[in-house]
Amino acid sequence: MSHFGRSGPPDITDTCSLLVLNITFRTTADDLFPLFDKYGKVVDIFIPKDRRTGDSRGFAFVRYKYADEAQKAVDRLDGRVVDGREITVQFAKYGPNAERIQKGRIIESFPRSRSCNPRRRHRDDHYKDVDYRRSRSRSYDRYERDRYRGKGRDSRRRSRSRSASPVHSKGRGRRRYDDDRRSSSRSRSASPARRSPSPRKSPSPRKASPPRGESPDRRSRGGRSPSPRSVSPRGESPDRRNRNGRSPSPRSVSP
DNA sequence: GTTGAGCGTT
Repeated sequence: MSHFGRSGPPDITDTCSLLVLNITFRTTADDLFPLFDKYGKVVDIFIPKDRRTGDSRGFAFVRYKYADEAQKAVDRLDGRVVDGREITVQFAKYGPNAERIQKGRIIESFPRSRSCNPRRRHRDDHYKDVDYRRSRSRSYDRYERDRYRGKGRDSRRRSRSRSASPVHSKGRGRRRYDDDRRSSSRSRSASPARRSPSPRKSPSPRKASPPRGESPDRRSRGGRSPSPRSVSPRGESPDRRNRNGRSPSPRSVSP
């Protein structure tokens, strides 16, 4: 157990936050500390955990005291295999308070709003070119892509459970998607496994879903039942009773 | 027991 994250952020005034991705779910701050501390002075290490389960989310935040050291750590630990997994080290884009600031509008329109304060202890004359390249090849690209993607909070959480084709074609995705969707539509329209469309059963949109006030809303909110139509319990099926019972008539059964 | 895009706590 490390004392990191136990007392909250110590001081983010002169610190550089690094984001470590692709780490194993079992990796803890103690495991990353020696690795990152070797390349600079680590002020704090924080690993976000799930509120419900408390498990590691798979990424950690390493706060360095100086940006140059953090840069070196990124260059050195980025791509390093830890616990059998290649980790990705990069500068943190959003700060801990970014949520408040980014509530649909950026209050701080200063470009300085970053998790890293490049404090030039030494001359910048010796800056590497790699820095320049990365600044434009990774940070910028990813930043814009992520921002435009409109990521959902539960999206990634749910995604991780379903290994949905990670990388596919580039331009073919759209076509395939359309095809898939169309197929689904047709399938539904043709009523699979049933040739009787039951025209008489035409469900009226008005009658089919009568506004029950806040009943459905409350159910959806309180519980996690994604299948509201599951109203017929499987344990007590009328069919079963019919088969077992000789007289499905309630009159016969009544004493 | 599992998983794998991403950005954070007192």
